Parts: sequence; structure tokens; C-alpha cells
Amino acid sequence: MSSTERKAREKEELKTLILKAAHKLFVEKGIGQTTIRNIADSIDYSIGTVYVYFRDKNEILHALHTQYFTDLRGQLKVLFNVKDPMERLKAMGKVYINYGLDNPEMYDLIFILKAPMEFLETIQKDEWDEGKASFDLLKTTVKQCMDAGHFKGHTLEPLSFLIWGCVHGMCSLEIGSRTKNVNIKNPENIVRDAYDEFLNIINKL
Amino acid sequence: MSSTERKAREKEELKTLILKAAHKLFVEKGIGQTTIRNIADSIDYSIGTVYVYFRDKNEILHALHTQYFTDLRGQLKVLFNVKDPMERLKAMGKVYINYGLDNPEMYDLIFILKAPMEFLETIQKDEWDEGKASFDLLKTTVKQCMDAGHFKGHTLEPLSFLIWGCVHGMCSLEIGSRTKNVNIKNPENIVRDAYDEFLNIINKL
DNA sequence: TTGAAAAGTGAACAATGTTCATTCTTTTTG
DNA sequence: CAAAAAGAATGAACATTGTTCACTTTTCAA
Repeated sequence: MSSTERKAREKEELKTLILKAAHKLFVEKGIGQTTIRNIADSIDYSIGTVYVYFRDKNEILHALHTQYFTDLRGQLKVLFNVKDPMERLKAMGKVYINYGLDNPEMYDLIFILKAPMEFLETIQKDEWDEGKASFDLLKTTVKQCMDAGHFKGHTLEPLSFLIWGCVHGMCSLEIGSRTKNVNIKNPENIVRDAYDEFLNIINKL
Repeated sequence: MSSTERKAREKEELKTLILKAAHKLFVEKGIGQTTIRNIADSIDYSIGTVYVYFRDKNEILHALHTQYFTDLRGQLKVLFNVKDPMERLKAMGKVYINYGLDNPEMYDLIFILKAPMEFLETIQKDEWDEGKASFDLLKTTVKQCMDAGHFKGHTLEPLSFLIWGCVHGMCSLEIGSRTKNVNIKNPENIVRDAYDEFLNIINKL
């Protein structure tokens, strides 16, 4: 029956509409400043309707978390066009950092805020699909680097995690306002300058 | 007059009492689960009293932020007993990571949560004293390493920030539950295993 | 046309940060 | 030493937010 089909599609569309509205508000005024009422108002629906489509705020946060992460992972996946794994690794870092610095609220939701992970716990899902898939992209690349003779004497997983930690750490210090007000000469560029040091080091390994 | 003196001391004591109570609750049930009412209740004072001593919740968060940070910085300062700067640098990383893994709520407040930095903004103080002082400890050590012939071809500030980002990134991924549920063989030890890789790399530079 | 199922609603509740007029306590003063 | 002034503490009350659910409106197959 096509009406039930249409119904299902309409349900999906409203869900999407809510998420789009939430996203807009996140970017405009920050995640912390976005309320369910805000979201409902901005699409001319009632509060209750939002709760028909999402069990709670964390589910909304988790849904956008997944969207953002899928987006970032897409950008990383494209880099598999770069055949040289070392070049690809360097490009991945650059893409990752750009994503973080250009979309701080989105980055926050992907990698910093506890809410999306708490949602996974409440639904008893102990798999973080996007996280796993993305980390695998990194591991695969590092593995290929090792196969090509780099990173001698290193271990795959810990090294991969170290690299992730490196770029994540710099992004999150920046996003968390920990680079301002510290005695740094070029605070606006410190993350990218430091990433150049990273490249410098990687090149030697 | 000694009565005004005593009054001042008593005021300080109550302030300290409030902070101690807040700290206890933070550790017990998490920062997010700690409310002003909780704090007031736990020391048998009224909500209003807390607001006599602190302008708002962010001021409490900032006060503890500073305490925690001073504590961590103290632990780092002690390491200046280690004269060899490379050895000291490695020890600093270890101490930093231990602090983060052993005191996740406290680490959260120092390096991750926005609240303490927001408080600095509201009082129009654009100096992050503890942050600056701690980063200086790191910079000084890295500088001494460079003077001793290490880190050839690198630049002091970006390299120092990269190192900070490295250890911070790993700690905050762990604290933010981003290491669970990713396909890692030893998730419980990944941070320390990765830090060994870090040492491995540092040793070559 | 009609009645049941689906969709949507918003008043109401609970939790929390915050304010402030009031009460209680301490100190100073005449 | 009593009264007044200053200081400290209070908690009721308000605003905001997430959340629930009994109720209304809409949709659509029979």
C-alpha cells in the first residue's frame, strides 16, 4: 500500500526536519544554548511533537553526532585516492584538523561531549560504529605505512591511537579555549604550526 | 582589631568548606550531577549562603579548576629535580597522564569543560594564570632539550604545543569514552601503550 | 459517512540556577 | 547595658529547561 509508504516517508521527513533545525541552532548559537523549545519553535511544531520523534534530547544529539561523524569520515575516505600511505596519512591529519577548526560545535559533539556516548549506554549499544570505522581508516593507513617500511619498531594500534590523540588534542585544546590566554606568540595559528611540526617528525620515522 | 580579622578568616573558612563539599560531590557523583542544592545540603547551609560566597556556579567551578590545576602544576614542578631535560620531559608526560586517568572529573574541569574559561570571560580576565605557568614549565623543558641538542629543526612553541596536544588528546579521548567501543585490543591500556610509542619517538629526536 | 488509528498538542511537573526581601546574629555605639 | 546598625544567613519564589501524558485534531480505510 502506498499510503503507508508515504506515511513512513513523511515520518522520516519530519525527523530530518527536526534534525536540520537542531543543526541550524547548534551552529548559530551553540549546542548549550539550544533547547527543545527552540527547535520546536523554529519549525512551527509543538514541544510534544519533538518527543514523538525522539525519545529525549540525547537521541537528537546522538543522531547529529552520527551525521557529523559520517560526514567527516566521508572526507577521510576520499583520501584513499592518494595511494602513497604516508601522503595519505598527512592529508588525513590536515582534513581532520580543518574539520575541527572550521566546525567547533560539530567537532564538540563528535569527539568531546559526553551526551552521545551516554545515549549509546542507555540503549545498551556498546558499539560506536562511526568511531570504529574511522579509527579503522587510520589504522589501515598506518599499517600500509609500516608495510612500506615506515615506523620501524612501532606497534600498530598504539601508534595509531597516538596519532589520533595528537590531532584530537590540539583541536580540543583550541575548541576548549585553552590556547587563548596562554603565553603563545601566534595563538591563532598554533594548531596548524604544531601540525607542521608533526609532519616534520612523521617524515623522519 | 582582631574581631574583623577573625571575621575575615571565618569567611575564608566557609568558602573553603563550600569548595571542599563541591569537590567531594564532584568526585562522588560527577560534576554534571552536582547541584548548588546538593552542595548546600551537604554542609547544612542554605542555598542562599552559597550565593553569598560565590556569585554563581561558574565561580565555584573556576575556583576548583584553579585548585586542581595548581595541584597538577605542583606535581610537574617537582620534576625539575630531574636535571636531564629529556628525562624530565618524559616524566612530565607520565605524571600528566596519570593525573588525567586517575582524576577524570578533575581533569575535565581543568582542560575540557568550557565553564571555567567562560567565567574568566565574564570577569573580563583574559589571563589564564595556571595554564600559562604550566605551559611555561613544558616550554622551559623543551627549550633545555633543544639546547642539549635534541629536536633539531623544530620550533619551540609549536613543538611544545604538539607535545601537550598529544598527551591531552589521549587523556581526553579516554575520559570522553572514545576508546571504549572502538576496535582496540587493549582499550584499558591504550593510553599508556600509546605513551610508550610517544617515548619511543621522542628518543629518536 | 464514520470510527478507529495516527499524529500533534500544550498544560503541567520536576529539577536546577538564581534572586532578594526578610530574619537572625553579631558588633558597635550612646 | 540597651538600642541601633551592620553583617550573615535564609528560603520562598522566579525563570529556564527537559520531560510526560491526557487530550484534540487529522487521516483514511471500511
